Amino acid sequence: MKQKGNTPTMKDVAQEAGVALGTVSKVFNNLPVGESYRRRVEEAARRLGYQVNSYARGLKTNKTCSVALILPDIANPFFASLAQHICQALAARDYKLILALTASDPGAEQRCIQMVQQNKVDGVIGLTYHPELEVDPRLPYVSIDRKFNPGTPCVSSDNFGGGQLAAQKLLELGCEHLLFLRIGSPVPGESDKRGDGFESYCRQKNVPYTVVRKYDREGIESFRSFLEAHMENGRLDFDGIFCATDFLTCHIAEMLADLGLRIPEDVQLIGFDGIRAFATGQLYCSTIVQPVGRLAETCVEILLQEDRSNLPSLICLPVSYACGGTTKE
Amino acid sequence: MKQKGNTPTMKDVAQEAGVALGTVSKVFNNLPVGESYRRRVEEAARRLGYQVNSYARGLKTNKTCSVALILPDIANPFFASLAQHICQALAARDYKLILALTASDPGAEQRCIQMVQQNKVDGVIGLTYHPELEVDPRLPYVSIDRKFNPGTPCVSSDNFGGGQLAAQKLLELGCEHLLFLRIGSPVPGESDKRGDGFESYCRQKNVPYTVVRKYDREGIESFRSFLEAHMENGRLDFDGIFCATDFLTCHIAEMLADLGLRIPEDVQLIGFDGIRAFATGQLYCSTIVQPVGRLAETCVEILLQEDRSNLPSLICLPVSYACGGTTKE
DNA sequence: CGAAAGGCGTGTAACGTTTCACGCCGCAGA
DNA sequence: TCTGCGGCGTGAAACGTTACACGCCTTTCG
Repeated sequence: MKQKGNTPTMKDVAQEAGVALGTVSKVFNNLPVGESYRRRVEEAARRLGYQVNSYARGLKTNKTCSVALILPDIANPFFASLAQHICQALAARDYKLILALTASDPGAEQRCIQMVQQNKVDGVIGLTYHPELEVDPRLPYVSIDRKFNPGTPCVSSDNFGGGQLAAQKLLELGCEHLLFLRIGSPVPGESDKRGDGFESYCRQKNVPYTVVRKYDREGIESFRSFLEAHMENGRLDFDGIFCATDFLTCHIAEMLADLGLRIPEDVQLIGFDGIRAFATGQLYCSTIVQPVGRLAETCVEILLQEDRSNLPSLICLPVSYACGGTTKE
Repeated sequence: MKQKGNTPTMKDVAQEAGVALGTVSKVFNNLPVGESYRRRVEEAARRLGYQVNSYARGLKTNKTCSVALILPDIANPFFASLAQHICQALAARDYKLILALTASDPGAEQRCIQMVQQNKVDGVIGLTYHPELEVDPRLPYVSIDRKFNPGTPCVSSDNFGGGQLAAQKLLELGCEHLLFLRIGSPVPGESDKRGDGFESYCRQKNVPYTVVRKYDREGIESFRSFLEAHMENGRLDFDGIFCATDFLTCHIAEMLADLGLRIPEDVQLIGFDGIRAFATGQLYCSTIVQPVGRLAETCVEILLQEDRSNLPSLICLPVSYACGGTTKE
């Protein structure tokens, strides 16, 4: 005799409704079934509290309706917001989200890939740094901010355009001595183009500029000595700074304040990302805002596209400027 | 003939290694197998790039090594941090995380429960508001901050103690006219005890206090008129305010500033949660800090406990006070 | 009125694992 | 040398679905 505690299966429903197994299956897959049969099955299912077993279904159909999201972390509000929007976009399509965090560690990234492959996800959205991540080419993959081989689509903000926009804004707001600050992993990604766009605009306008780049995230403090070295009579050699991230901007702003400089009167700062404080919703700084919602929606859309023969290899989404108090406007 | 593109199965590995199917299974489950057999199988698996199909395994064993986390959202940094820690605690145990977001909507919460039941997760960690969520009692469930029936364990911070601590601190810092502000869903949860603790401490010390409670999150602005009504000659009737969340504290602080009051000189504020700004890591306000890491670890530990016969019905984790600039110390 | 066609319920064979009964072989004890 | 036992490899059944071939019954048209 069946255990009382076992969760009911289609077989149980079929027996309860007095129909064949195949009929029950058809009901739950919305295939043509006579109306009276359908009702009988649905009622029997309700009586028994039947729930589809998606593991059995996934095994049979090779479709799991699940997507994995691989992120460095979600303490970073930009990533958190991205995850939030992706989760919603997936839920709207009846997909579920498997979340994997890597702390930017290449080993962890590779383990995540292995995990999701074993879990037969229908696709992966990944924001990774491993230079040569090994992923089964049959697994639909959308990369955020990093180009792999041309076959796997990469979705990113228009970093180049954002860099240009930052330079343009600073110049419009009266800056004459521009500085670009960048920090981050040595792995080349799309976000490098922020600096390229910035430089390109400056060159085009014949405006001199300086670039300082640090590779180790901990070395953020080393910018302090750089700034100190460029102080003269209580004035900084630069009056407009573009930082590659809002994160960096916040730290630089603090350093500048420590040096006795007023923002935005003495120096104007523009960041990149568009992170907002939770409670008040305010920007931490003037910034180039990434369209997080569209980023998320685009990833999901491309990932779940039926026809996977003609995928774009790179999609750039438009960014915008927003004043957050570290510029004059 | 087998399709070239199909992912290899145990059968393929068995054939490649020249052993029986059962032997391959034993190798991957670390059951006793002769050393030479083991090597043959492992090599064959490597050659073929074999990966366990966790759907087949899950179907057979009724164990999926996955846990669902149901949260209102992860834009709230407190939830994000919680999710982050839970994800790590699960990964350390080789479990994967299915993330479901509800926007605090009871309907969405119920749908999430249904989804996770169909996905045969091994357990659920839920932070929900639905007053009578229907969840299969056989499904291991740990609730955060809300008591269901006594059978399902609830993990929360020591809200009562935190409320007491807030009152104690405000009094120690010289406050004489205390106010408690609260906003939130009408569903009773553990976090209601913040106010209880606060009131209890005040009564015990014979200190008069005022309580204002609003139920709708949008009504946060209604506190403004309350504060205005309690202004007299540029001074507020209260000099110490305990807000039920950091979120609320930030908004109240802004309103007070609008009224021309200095913080902490004129009014001192204490919040609850311990949210930190991303870039700088600073607290938004003085606050009672919830032990997010321990909260997460505890949830996972209890959820994955082998022996589920003697589960605690409520676990309170200790909180601490931290100055974040809205108190004198 | 009869035959062909089409709609739909039925039963069964997979999907890729785990698990268990079975049997082989080698070894130890008498 | 013979019996018994234990270790371990083998093959098949089962997990809960889906999908397909099959055949019944009704309908329609000449």
